[in-house]
Amino acid sequence: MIINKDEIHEKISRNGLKVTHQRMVIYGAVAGMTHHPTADHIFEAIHEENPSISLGTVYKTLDTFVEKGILKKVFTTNGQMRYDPRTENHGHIYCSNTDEIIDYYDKDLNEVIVQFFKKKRVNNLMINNITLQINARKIDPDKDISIK
Amino acid sequence: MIINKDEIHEKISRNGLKVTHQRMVIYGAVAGMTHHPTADHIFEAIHEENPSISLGTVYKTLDTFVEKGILKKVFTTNGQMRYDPRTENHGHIYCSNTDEIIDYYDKDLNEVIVQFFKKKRVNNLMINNITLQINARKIDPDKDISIK
DNA sequence: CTATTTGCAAATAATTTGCAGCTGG
DNA sequence: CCAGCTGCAAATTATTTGCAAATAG
Repeated sequence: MIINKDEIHEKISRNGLKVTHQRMVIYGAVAGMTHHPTADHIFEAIHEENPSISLGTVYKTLDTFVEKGILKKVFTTNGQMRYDPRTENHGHIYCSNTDEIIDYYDKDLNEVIVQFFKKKRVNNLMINNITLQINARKIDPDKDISIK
Repeated sequence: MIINKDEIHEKISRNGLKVTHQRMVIYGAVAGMTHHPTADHIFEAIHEENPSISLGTVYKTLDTFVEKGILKKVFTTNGQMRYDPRTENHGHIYCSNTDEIIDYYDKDLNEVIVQFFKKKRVNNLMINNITLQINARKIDPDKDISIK
């Protein structure tokens, strides 16, 4: 997810937040990582260049971003929170052997699922979105995956 | 998920575990709850009848069950582990306003998804299973939902 | 009998909180 | 200016660990 400083600036201020150095750096780090980092991953990634930004601020900033819809939390099974800079509806591939979480989205499949639920009689429930969760393992952990 | 003592006994011993009172009670509690409890929920549910079973034992037992495949961990976004007695492939409805996690499975829809991936060229990835995650809110939090 | 399991208490890991000082708009 | 942020350190919460005593098979 390539995003430049102006876009980050705009994203933060559009949501009524003050544009601070910390927020710029933290958002930039999350957007630059592909595998959905934890708060600690982000802290480590930015710490060398920005030793004054504290872990507490990373947590608070991530929280604020989630609250404003700038980031989303990722579903996990190990009680560690991970963050996603892609806020549009999309699924995830969980690689059990590498601990990576990889984005996955297919327009056609999504359409099929949406149509499926349109035909259903859904009672007392307002569906917000539906995503896929693909549990898998990489065959060669050092190489990338692809689905075509 | 109604399950009797003999079945629990069998489920535990079949997996090479010793059948203890604690394990019987803990499994029975998880199976009896529909909304995917946390370790603490389980502890509270059993504590009155079984004051000698400690929270530590609940944690260890749940871990052991997950390791043996008797229970599954549920994906969450708040860093709290929740457990699922249904080990077959199925999806979840996350009710944001009630914090409930409700099972959902549709055979036909599952078949469509499986067929979709059969047609794909998947590289360097071995897919284990695919589930749906439905993010939603209950309209009346006190009533049940249904999808027909 | 003996390898496992349990209970207890202490330890750890992840996250949150309180508050004084700083800063963006 | 001053409401909203940040850094720091202490607090909290969920979970794990170590170990001696108990117990299933």
